[in-house]
Amino acid sequence: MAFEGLSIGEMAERTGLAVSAIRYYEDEGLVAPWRNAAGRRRYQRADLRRLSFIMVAQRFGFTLAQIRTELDRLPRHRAPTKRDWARISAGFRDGLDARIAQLETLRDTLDGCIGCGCLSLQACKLYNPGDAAAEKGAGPRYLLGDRPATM
Amino acid sequence: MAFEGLSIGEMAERTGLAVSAIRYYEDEGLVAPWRNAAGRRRYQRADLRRLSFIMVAQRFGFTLAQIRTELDRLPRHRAPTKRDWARISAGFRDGLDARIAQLETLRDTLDGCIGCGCLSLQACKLYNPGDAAAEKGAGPRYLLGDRPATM
DNA sequence: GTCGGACCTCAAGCACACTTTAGGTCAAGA
DNA sequence: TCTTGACCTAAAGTGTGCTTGAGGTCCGAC
Repeated sequence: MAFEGLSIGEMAERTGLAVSAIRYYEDEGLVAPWRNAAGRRRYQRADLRRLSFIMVAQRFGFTLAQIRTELDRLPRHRAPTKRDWARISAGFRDGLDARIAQLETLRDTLDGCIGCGCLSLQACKLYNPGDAAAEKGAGPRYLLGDRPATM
Repeated sequence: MAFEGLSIGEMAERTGLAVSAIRYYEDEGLVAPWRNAAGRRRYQRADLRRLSFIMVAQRFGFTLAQIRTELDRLPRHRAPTKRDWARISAGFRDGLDARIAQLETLRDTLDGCIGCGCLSLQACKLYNPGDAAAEKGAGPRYLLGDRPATM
């Protein structure tokens, strides 16, 4: 007997995501359920892992657009294997390492500045990022942490 | 002869901020210029540093609300000294350290998972944050980095 | 047959950090 | 006198990642 697929409600329950969020991910092209005769969404079991991936990737600070890019690299015509996921996770790690390094550089620069209390405009390295946030233009700024522990 | 204060245009030019951003910060209670006879904003020189602080703090991932909290700790009735700024920068550093530590934990957990390629729902530590993003409710999610280098 | 629950769509709302737009004031320079 | 530029206010728009709401379908249980 055939596997009839998981309902959106089951997906929500198993992943902890809200039903609305899962639908939103579909709009954004992150999951692609099929529909049953009644027009209800049906998900493959592999989609559970896709959703999980999204959740984790978000904790790591990636945007949905970036996550979509990663997910698009998964094979379309067969279920992804452990190795597929591992490859993606490794790519992940690189991004994460880069981010940590960036923060550490920032911290070291700050250390150099605490003594002088400068925060002065021309001299201070903190204002001359190099990795110019300026290129970005309008829109929200993606911040560094979820809820900063202390400050 | 008295110091007549800096115009918003001068502030923008010196800090690199947009005029609209500076006005926005005023709405948010981060700077408080006075007005001249014609109703134009006039800024103290010390406000340059306030704005600079905001810019740096944002690079460090703090929200404007958090930055306001820090700025509110500056003395009101005298110009802030080097030491005032240094104290604040140090508080900053603590927050930053916490954030880096958080990311590193996340990375280590990921390392443990890459081998198994698991991303499985019950078992995997990545899904059981502990520091529950779940508490948050609606609203935007603050992400980890500005523009991830690689991924 | 009608009730509840799970699902559907489409549109609007929210938070943050701004920018953009529309419409107006004011002072200096040609 | 007219124009230009810098400034003013208030309101609406932008982008991300959702949620909420309104209004409707579908199916099993009572």
